[in-house]
This record gives sequence, structure tokens and C-alpha cells, in this order.
Amino acid sequence: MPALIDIKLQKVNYYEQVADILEDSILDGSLVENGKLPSEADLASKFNVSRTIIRESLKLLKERGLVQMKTGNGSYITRPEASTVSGLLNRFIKLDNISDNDIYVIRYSLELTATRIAAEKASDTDLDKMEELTDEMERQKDDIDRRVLLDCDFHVAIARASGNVLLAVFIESISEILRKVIRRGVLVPGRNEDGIVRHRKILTALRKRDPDLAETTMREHLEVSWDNMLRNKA
Amino acid sequence: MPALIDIKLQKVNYYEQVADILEDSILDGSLVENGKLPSEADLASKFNVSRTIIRESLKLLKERGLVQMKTGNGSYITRPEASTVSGLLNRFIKLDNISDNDIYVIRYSLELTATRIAAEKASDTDLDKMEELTDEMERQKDDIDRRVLLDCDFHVAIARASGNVLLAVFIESISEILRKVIRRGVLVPGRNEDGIVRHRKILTALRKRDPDLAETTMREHLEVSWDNMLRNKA
DNA sequence: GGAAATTTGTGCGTATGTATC
DNA sequence: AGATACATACGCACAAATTTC
Repeated sequence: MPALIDIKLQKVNYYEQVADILEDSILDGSLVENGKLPSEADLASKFNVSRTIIRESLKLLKERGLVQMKTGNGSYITRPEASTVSGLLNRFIKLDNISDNDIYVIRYSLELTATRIAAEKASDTDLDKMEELTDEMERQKDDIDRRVLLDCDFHVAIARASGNVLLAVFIESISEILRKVIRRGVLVPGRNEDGIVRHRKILTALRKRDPDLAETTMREHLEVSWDNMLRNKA
Repeated sequence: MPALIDIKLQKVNYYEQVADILEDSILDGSLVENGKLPSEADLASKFNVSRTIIRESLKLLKERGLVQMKTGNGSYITRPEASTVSGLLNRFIKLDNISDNDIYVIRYSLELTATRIAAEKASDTDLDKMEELTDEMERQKDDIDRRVLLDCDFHVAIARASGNVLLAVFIESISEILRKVIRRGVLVPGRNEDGIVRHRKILTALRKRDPDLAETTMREHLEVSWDNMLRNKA
């Protein structure tokens, strides 16, 4: 074995190369035709490879959240969704046995930041949307699943109001993951209503454009919420 | 068009179903054989589909960070890496034109949290590792690329020392994305050395097991670092 | 509304790389 | 070291779904 370096340069396969080129074309917008990709056959002749290669490349791009195939119709460019991130995080969580607490710590950190920024940047439309979500949550408070969804939507609305799209994606993904946990919390007697009251307090603070107060009310809300979860677990 | 509901249930294709089943098997550990998957031919006969379907399914799983194919050898189970997350985030960033500032806000939030926890939880081994990284960074301070890598490694080491694997993945991904930005900051005269001094201060605070001090020193470090970037941009 | 054209979905054969005896 | 077995990489043909005229 005379090899000085045993880093084996993985020979790049066609499908991987094609996928990377296609990704660049999509991100640059150079391949687009009102959002529709050329047919697999066209791409195959364009790249001088078989349709098999194109299809396998598209599978990679599909999982990157960049394209979507429709049988008998064509392939379309899509944007990655928060669910792409949450799916990925879920795999980490399962493989590494990550605890609810560890996830909650991240949620805590990100949401406090988002709330603070939202207090400064939220538009009236954003605030009205949050109010509408809170009203709807109150109306649906006995339909637990629906209520939990609206609860999460409220938090995501705050994140979006921060104007930081990436932050919103993170928070949305984590909300999706914590939905089960939040649901358990809501089942603690009295906590369902308490959560709604706290949402209103947060909203009031946001309307006052008071970052400190907004952060404080959000912190209290999250702490109680976390406490609920622990109770229902024990 | 008598359709009351025009939600068209996308008929699920074989390759997607097979991918999902395989993913579950991998996550449950039920398909594993010392980390090696059955051959494509075996899987094909097992699922009663063609090898093409299996291959396309594996492409999906590959992009999910769960498997890796080796030509002429076989397919192996892998764990998703932080680079899978950073790749995904990069797509969001490009598509949504997310600013460096928005990314930095998230980094700020997560790293302060990680530092605080690390002050309580870091093992002596963790701390020695950080010291080693700082020493090496000082030695390599004139090799900018290498220095920046070591800089990021230091921050990731803190994140890992928090014991929160998911938090560490987030921070590692964001570090990867901000590497270019951090590099620009290091080029500001005097800031290269300043950064190393600040790393030592953070390390000292961690060794003292003082969460407040650790958070403060990290906050100062990140603020200066951000300021550097702005200067070099203008 | 139906036939033709187009597109993606699926199956199988061949080429090439890797490990093993 | 070479031949053999077995793995993935690649190409082509046909089926099924969708759109179009």
C-alpha cells in the first residue's frame, strides 16, 4: 500500500453532477420557464445522458425541496418549505435521541429574539393577523388539535412579523416538532385558558411596541408552557 | 367539474412509498446489518418492485442524509451531517435573499444560549479541546483560511460542550454559512489578534463556570465581530 | 368527448467498479 | 496477480397518467 493519502476521492457520478448543475440553474433562474422544467427527455438530450440519470438527479433535487414531479404533466420548481427543515431535524432527533428539553431550549432562545424584533417591526396587518388567530384559538379551545395548531400559528406569526425569514423558518420547523409536546401541555387543567390569556398579553405588548415587555411576557408564557409539559409527563 | 374538493390527492408513487418505508426501517434500526443495506437487487425482490424503484428511493434517502452509495460495493447507512442542514439553509438564503444581518441575529441568539449552558456543563476535556483550538488558531493566525476554520471550530466546540446536540448542529450549520462573513471581519486591521484575545476571555469564563460572565464575553465578542464585518463591507 | 401527443412512472438488460478467493 | 462473483452506474423500452386539439 504505497498510498500516502488514503482519502479516496469518491468519483462523482453523473446523477450527482447533473443534480448540482440543475440546482445552480434553478437558483440562478436560468432554466426556468414560468416555473416549469424542461421534460426529462429534453434534459437528457441536453446533458447527453440517459433519462435515468435525469430522473435520479431530479430525485435529489426533489428532496432538496427544489422541484416537484407531476405524473404525465411535468416537473416544477418549488421552494423549500419549513417542513423540509423539520423533516431533517426530526431525523437528527430520532437518531441522536435528542430530548424535548434540548429542543425547547432552542425554541426559547429563538422565540425571545423574534418577539423582541417583532415588537419593533411588526406591521399593523401583522398584529391584526395575530389578533385574529387568538380570537379563533379562543373559539376553538375545545377542539384540542385545532387549538394547538392555532397556538403554533400565533408563534409563527410573531416570527414572520420579525421580518427575518430564516428565523421564521426555524421557529416554524421547531413548532412543528414540538406540536405533540405543546398538546400535552394544553391538557393540564386550566392551562388551556391560561395560554390564551398569555397570548393576549404578548399581543398587547407588541401593540405597545415595547420590546422589553414583549420579551418578558413571551418568556413567562414559554416557561409556563414548559412547566405544563413537565407536569403532564410525570 | 363536479369536484367539491379540488385537493388532488397526489397518488403516491412506488419510489416515494419505498423511500418512506426504508427510512422508517433505518431509523428503527430494523433493516441494519452492521450498517450495510441489502443490495438493490435484494431490496427489489423484497418489495416486489424493479431495481429502478429501489435506486430512485435510495436517491431520496441519500439526500435526506441517511444512506450513501458506494459503487460496486454497496449502500451504507449514514447519519445526517450539519452540512445537510447548512445546504438546506443556503437554499433558503439564496431564494429569499436573506441578509447577513438576519443570519447573524440567529447566530447571536443561539450562541449566547449555548455559551451559558456550556459554562455549566462543559467537561474538562471539552475545555482543554477549546484551549488547544485557541492555541492552534494563534499559531495559524497568518493563514487566514485556516484561522477562520479554527475560529469556527472554537464556537462549535462550545456548542458541543453544551451537550445539546441539536443546538450544536444549528450553530455548526450557521458557522459554515457565515464563514465568508467571518473571514472578511478578520481582515480588519488588529481584529485578527483581538478575536484571539476574546476567545481566551470566553474560555476563562467557561473555566470559572460563570454563565453570566461567559455570556457577556461571548456577547462582546460577537458584537465586535459583527462590527468588523460591517466595516469591511463599507 | 375522444384520439393523439407529451410527460412521468416502471421494468429490465448491459457496463463498470469492487472485493474475494 | 488474475479470475470470479457481486455490487452499483447507466441506458433503453414500455406502461400509465395528463394535456391538448
